[in-house]
Amino acid sequence: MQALDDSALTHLAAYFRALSEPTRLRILNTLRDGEKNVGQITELTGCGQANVSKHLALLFEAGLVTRSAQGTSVFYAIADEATFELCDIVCGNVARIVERQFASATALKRQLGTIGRS
Amino acid sequence: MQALDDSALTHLAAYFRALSEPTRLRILNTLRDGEKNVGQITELTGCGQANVSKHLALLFEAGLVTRSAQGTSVFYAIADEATFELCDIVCGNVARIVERQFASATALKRQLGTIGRS
DNA sequence: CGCCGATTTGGCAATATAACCATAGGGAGA
DNA sequence: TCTCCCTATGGTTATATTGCCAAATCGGCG
Repeated sequence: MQALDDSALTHLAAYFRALSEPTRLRILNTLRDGEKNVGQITELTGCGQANVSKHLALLFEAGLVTRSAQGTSVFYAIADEATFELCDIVCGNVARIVERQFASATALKRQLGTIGRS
Repeated sequence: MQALDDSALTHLAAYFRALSEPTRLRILNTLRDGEKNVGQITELTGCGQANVSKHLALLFEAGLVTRSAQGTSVFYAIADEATFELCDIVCGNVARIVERQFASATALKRQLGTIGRS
């Protein structure tokens, strides 16, 4: 990553923010195997319909999904397959982080145990 | 990306949330060329010192930076170089999104112009 | 021991966000 | 046209977050 100017940082932050909610990630997850309409997504996620609609609007604004009206339905789809590659990478990062945190927690526990024994 | 369970989604969302603020991205940006203490980061970012400290605490909690106390100073560093690779990829995604949005805005403008002329 | 610089923490006001409810809009078909 | 189904929007409440200020904490040093 080269040094980023303020505009780029703002765009970057907006993109990350769109991905920063479990509900939205769950919605994106339901779109992995192709486009779906709002009703389907609502059912698959178990969230309220209005809620799903709002999250979809947000994802659309962020450019993460595309929308296409077909009759009375609106179908949403992943705009860019790179989104999932991204999640792959982040999953790797998260795994490393959790591992590190677990390791340091273990070390701390051991030290505390030592103190207790001294 | 394989289908993710709820726990993974939560971790993923937390990671993205940590990256979803321009101020935090700016802080991470200052750490690209090596570790720095809070005072240095405060000066480089131009934010309030307490504010920087809180953001650093959040980044540390999220596992994105490491901290090491040296005397009265606390030095922070990027925990994982993959963080920057991630930003690279996202920058690519964002660039495509902005491009698409610009293109559709242009198309819309042209259509509106056509309507105006008809 | 007490001071001093560096960092963290707590309190506060303003803003943003998520989920829920009810309701409005919009196209399809009778 | 009227109705039905799907989707979007407005309103509300509860919660989270940001940035700033002041104060507390922590380590080192005279």
